Amino acid sequence: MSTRSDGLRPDGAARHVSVKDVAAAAGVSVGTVSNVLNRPEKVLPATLQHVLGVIDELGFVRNDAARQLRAGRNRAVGMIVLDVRNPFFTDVAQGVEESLGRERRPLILGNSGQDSARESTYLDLFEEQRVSGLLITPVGQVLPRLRRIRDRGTAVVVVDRKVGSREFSSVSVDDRLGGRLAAQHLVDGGRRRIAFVGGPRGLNQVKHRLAATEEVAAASTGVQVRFVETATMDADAGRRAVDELLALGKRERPDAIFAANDLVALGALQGLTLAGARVPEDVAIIGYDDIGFAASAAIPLSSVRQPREELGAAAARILLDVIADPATKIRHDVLEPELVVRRSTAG
Amino acid sequence: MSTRSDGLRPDGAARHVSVKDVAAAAGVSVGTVSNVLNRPEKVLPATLQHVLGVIDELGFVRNDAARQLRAGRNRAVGMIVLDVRNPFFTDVAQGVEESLGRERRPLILGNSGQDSARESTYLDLFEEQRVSGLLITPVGQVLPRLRRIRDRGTAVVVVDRKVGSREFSSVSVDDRLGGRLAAQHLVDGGRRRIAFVGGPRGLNQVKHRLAATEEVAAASTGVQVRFVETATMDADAGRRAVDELLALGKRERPDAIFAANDLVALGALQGLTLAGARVPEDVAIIGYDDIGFAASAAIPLSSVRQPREELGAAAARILLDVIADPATKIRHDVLEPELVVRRSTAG
DNA sequence: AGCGTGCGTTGAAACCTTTCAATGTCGAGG
DNA sequence: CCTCGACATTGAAAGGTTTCAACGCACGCT
Repeated sequence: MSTRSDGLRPDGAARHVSVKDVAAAAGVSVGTVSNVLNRPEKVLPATLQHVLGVIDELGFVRNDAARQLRAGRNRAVGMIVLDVRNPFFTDVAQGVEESLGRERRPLILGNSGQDSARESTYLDLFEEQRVSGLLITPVGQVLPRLRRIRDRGTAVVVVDRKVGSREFSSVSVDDRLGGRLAAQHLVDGGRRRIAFVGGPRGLNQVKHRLAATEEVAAASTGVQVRFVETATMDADAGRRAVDELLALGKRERPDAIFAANDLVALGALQGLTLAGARVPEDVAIIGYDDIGFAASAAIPLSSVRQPREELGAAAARILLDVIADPATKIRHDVLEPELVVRRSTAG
Repeated sequence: MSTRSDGLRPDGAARHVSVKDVAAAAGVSVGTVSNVLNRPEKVLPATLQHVLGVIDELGFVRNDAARQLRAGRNRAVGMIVLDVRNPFFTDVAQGVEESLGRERRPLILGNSGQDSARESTYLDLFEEQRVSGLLITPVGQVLPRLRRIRDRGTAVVVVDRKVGSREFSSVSVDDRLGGRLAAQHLVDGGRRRIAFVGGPRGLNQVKHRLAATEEVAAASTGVQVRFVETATMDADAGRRAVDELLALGKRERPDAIFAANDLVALGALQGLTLAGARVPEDVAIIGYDDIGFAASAAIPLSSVRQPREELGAAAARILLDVIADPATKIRHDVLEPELVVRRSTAG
């Protein structure tokens, strides 16, 4: 045996075993080795065993780059999320990953962090990688980019938004319904002065949930809605919004807070507790998303559950359809949110 | 012009522009196009401008697969984390990503979810991708795999562990010190019956933090430590542990809980609040990691901060060193944790 | 005029896998 | 005995980039 199986050459430098090496060592052609790898049923069982043995012995590992080059496409799918640190997105990504895994497609995750420069860098990367599909929650003005990418044959699905809905399929959750569920729940619990906390105003999510809240209020008697706009949607924003609300006169002060997401709600909860207000007795709080931390807050948080993993799974499903047949009709899956009642809105 | 710039062929199928196409359109050789892309200073300014113009016009995008094939290596780095849903890990990944980004190296993130089969799948993927480096927080028995990967010339750094420390560099945080800080803080606050909640026992992290707690107790008078072992380290485990503790007789019941991580601490906090115990008056709670949600818990959680992003940055730094020179000496960076006091241990 | 130098550009080779038309072999049926 | 078909295997071509030795040209120096 002239080849060493420890993967090292005498000089210590790395070496790579190719199909050619395997073929030579096994005494077959490269075509047969490739068949062993990709269409084992076409190979005589004896040959198959022998070649597999040699592969194992030499420690052969397929070179994915060569494979992709030949195939013209990367099997992987790229996904660009707004914020890996928000559990909402990691849960969605989890759903995507599971669906793709079943088809043996890796997921390459990129985090834009709401920064359109980073978003653009990831788009470059994914284009150069020739990924088969792209899932994106857009930040910047990427429509032209997305068109170009799609025109080159890459499947594109928009997640948690409906940007360019005439051109791209999307998956989202019904924000009006979610808003109605939350608002109605507060009203049914006897709350009359509702503060809607979140922003920025421009976000469709915020717009729709707020509109639904106002509809519910209009359909009831004596219910007021106050909108407290914030620049971001994190815990800090919630804390600051509460300070603002507590500064109000007693009769204007809300008896319920509807936060645009759970991070904001958690911040609000903390602000209220610190200020000595009782939740839910003095102020009820309901969040949105139902991330894991909502249930484990010290006062468990009522919320509107978005089917996060299903959202990811649905996105993956459409994407796979489009990859299989680029002529697939444009489709918009809209999932239903669900009210989750916990202590923060009791009584 | 015979080439269409919309990226579509008459039949609607995707087309890809190669360096060859660019060279032909620009009237230069492929070598020159490559120089424009990789060593622009070697190219006559006039030629450079002209070729760049053509690239833009044709919408040429480098094919990364071919590039990798030629280079024998993928510039990307692979990282396998235990749990993307634990903010601790996303923060570490964030640190890694930022450091790598400066060197224009993409990060491919894999989530083992503490499952050694999935861990193994990702190792396969990364090997086939010929990633230049691998960052891993190991789950299963992967040492032989890691050795093989390293012997093939891939840099390997172990994160948040010290597995196979003779063979692989690592980055971790000083768990004994962290344990001491937390325990001493509780003792200084007058607490005498400390419950350490976490597990499984086999984890080095747990072992070291517990041992440190016991040392602190031994050095004080009248301090007892009780170990409540859990199978996992999530909020649910914290809730269950509290049920167990509350079932104890009044004199045995702890007046402080030291949770092995913040998820457990948040669960414990919730359990106590629901059962009507006051935090921190009746029971103090301190967590570990200082994830963002610790500060925004309704009763802000004291914790031991792990420098998460620095941990990632340090790991990336070592990895880049090893990639640059595989003969780099094995190194173990140990970072220092820091006590963060909040309301949950006040008084 | 002749020679050498330096610079910009060229073009073929190499990287590794997959595909597919062609080749070879064996057995059954006429 | 010959033919045909079925089946297993072969080997060359293709895919796009980078590298590098070689080439050609202009300019300066002798």
